[in-house]
Amino acid sequence: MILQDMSLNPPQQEAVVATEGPLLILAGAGSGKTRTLTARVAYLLEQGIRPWNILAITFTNKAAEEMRSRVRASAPEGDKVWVATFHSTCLRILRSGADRLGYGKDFSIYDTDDSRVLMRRVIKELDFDPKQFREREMLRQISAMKNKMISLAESEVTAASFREKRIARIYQEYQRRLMLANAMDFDDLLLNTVKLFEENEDILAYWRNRFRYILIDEYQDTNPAQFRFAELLAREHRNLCVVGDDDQSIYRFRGAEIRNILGFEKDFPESRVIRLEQNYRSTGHILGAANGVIAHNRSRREKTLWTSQEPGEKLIWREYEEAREEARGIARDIVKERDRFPYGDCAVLYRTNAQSRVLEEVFVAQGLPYRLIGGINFYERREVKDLLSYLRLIANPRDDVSLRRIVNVPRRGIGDSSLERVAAYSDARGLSLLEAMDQAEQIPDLKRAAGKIREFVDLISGLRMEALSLSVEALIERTLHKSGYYESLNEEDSIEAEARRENLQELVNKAADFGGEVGLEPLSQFLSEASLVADVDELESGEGKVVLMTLHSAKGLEFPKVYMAGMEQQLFPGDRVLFSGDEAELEEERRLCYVGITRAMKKLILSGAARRMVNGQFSTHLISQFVDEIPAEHIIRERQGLMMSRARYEEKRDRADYFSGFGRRESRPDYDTMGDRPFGADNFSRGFGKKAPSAPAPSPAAKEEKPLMTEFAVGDRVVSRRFGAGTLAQVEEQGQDLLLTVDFDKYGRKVLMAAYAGFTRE
DNA sequence: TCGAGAATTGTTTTT
DNA sequence: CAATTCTCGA
Repeated sequence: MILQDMSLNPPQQEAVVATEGPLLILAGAGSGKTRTLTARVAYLLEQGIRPWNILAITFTNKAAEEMRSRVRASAPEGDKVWVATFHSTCLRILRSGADRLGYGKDFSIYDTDDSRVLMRRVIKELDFDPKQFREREMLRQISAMKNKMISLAESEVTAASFREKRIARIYQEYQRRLMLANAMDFDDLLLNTVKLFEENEDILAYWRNRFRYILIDEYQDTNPAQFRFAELLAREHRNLCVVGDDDQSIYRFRGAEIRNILGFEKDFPESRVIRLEQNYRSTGHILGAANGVIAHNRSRREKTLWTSQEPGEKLIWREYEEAREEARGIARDIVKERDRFPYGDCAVLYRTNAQSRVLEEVFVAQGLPYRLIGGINFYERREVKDLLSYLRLIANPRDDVSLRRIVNVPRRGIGDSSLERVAAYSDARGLSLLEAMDQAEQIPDLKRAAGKIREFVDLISGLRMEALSLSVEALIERTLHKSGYYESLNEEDSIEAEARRENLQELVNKAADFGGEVGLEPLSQFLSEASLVADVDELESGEGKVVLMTLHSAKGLEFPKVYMAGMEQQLFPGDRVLFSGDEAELEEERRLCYVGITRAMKKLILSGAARRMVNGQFSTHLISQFVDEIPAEHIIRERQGLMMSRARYEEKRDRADYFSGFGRRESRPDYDTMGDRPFGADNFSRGFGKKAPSAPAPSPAAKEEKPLMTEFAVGDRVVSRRFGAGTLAQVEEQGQDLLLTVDFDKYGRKVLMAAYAGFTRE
């Protein structure tokens, strides 16, 4: 039946039939993992397991969808199996149980942007120095604590330093405000589900009994909260099957712990381990390259992927003088080979989203169809977010962040000062903003704004009443009209406004697809689904377009032809990693490279550029060390001599007189003394300073090829791109950079940061 | 209250 | 060089 149908190899078959007890499937890249998982679910159903007793957790919604449809195809009741991401699974559990944690059923989900707005308020309210307690950094730290399941109480107890105590205070206040707004951030979805289980035996018992067979994909990227979730559910029946590959763990930065997969047998001592090492995706050369690169990592489970496929074509390395040329080279190459590899078969992968820009510009110029993944998500666009904020406020009237966003959009005369008065009133009484606004007449000093506020309250409560008997689609239309949003948007006839109208229309369409169900419940559901959509989820095959995306987004995907662009030292691996000297970080970058290489089925082209604009400045880069780590027999270096390799750079550097032009650097070989170096115009000015390691840092880019500013002194003549020529009036150190006061010939006195101003000598 | 221009800041990767 | 925040005049 299933086993014959799916033509599985022996270890895959084993993985399918080992239904009872904990099971770890170590599935190398392209080893038929999805097929095996699907077969396993189908097999469980065939054995008489009820579909609602199975929980399958995937990494993306797209993967969930794919798995659901495949299971449906091979088992009659397949579509009743619960297949979802961790976040949506938790969400569904929380919708039915959040009241036990003190949340209302219609809680909002805050995305990164909403969280930032909230955090800004928290820091302001606590009156902490926003320079010392930056919102981004605070959110990062709090997120890290949440992922590690460090509770508020714990964070307060363990806080040793003054700073840590303050961070704990921020954590507390942030959480209090979330609660007050009846909102959860992404991390809360996981954390609160675990909390719900731990504090409510009956609820845990219910879900334990419900999910008797649990599968988790991409297990190498789970964090402690996710581990706890799985462990709680599986503790009794032990039917936990996890699938993953330690070599593809790339989400450490968001709390993933590789030890979850490395230590699975310790967590579940009676577990079985099955290895899938035959790769069905890539040709021999691609696989050889991948194996060669990943072999440089020390902390990993030893394994070697093999393939019975032909060696195929060797990888190609191409280097360029400048990033734009690299982009052109890629575009040209795609067009040239379009008969063999149609556009839809190609993907261009890169390390950072910023790199997509040049590629996009070139693709647009050449009329090459592409699909960009990442950057700004559809649901994060301004007008879409505005409308969603209205809807969120209608569904959850306590949602202060959403209220703040739209209270004056379109303009209705409720400005900052009025809002601050309302906020003061609500803070003092523990009310939400909308509740406080409903008492506008009692709020001191509001005067003329009071009437406008009353109108706003009526608008929202009116829409909330209507929502009870409207579908989501109809509610959106009503909201756009009643709020005046449509009107104000229609007044504008710019291209931009047109694009916004189109986006809103698209949102209406999505709501229509969602179904015609009426009331607040489907509304909440629509909103939460919107918050949990990732950009990759929207990727459709068969569009016939080249896909542009980060290496992270590419995880789990495959393409006949792959370009890895920007293979440059300091970009990939990034300079943060290089300067920190942290081996674990470097290994994570290498895994990312491994993920990239193994996306390719037939052809892989790597490229890099000697110079590229980084932060508004040209910086010079060497060839990525990862390129050198690819065994020579698997790669052809087609375009060469335009970039320097690390080896060549070191050789040159060792010649004694090489640095004569580098100012004081020669006399100060220790980078950790460079915090007070006398210059800051090149890209040494970032990443150095306090955290620099005492070990000699890997060599930064060769600098002799560009005009190099060695020192700034008062009286020097300099030229800025923006303001032209001028004379230095004052030089002052600020943090890791220099603050320059310049008297420009044409523009007068300006104060500029050296690293960003892009100075050259006159 | 609001908008425009000035000033200030900043870099991975994402659910 | 952006993108975002701040300041000031109306």
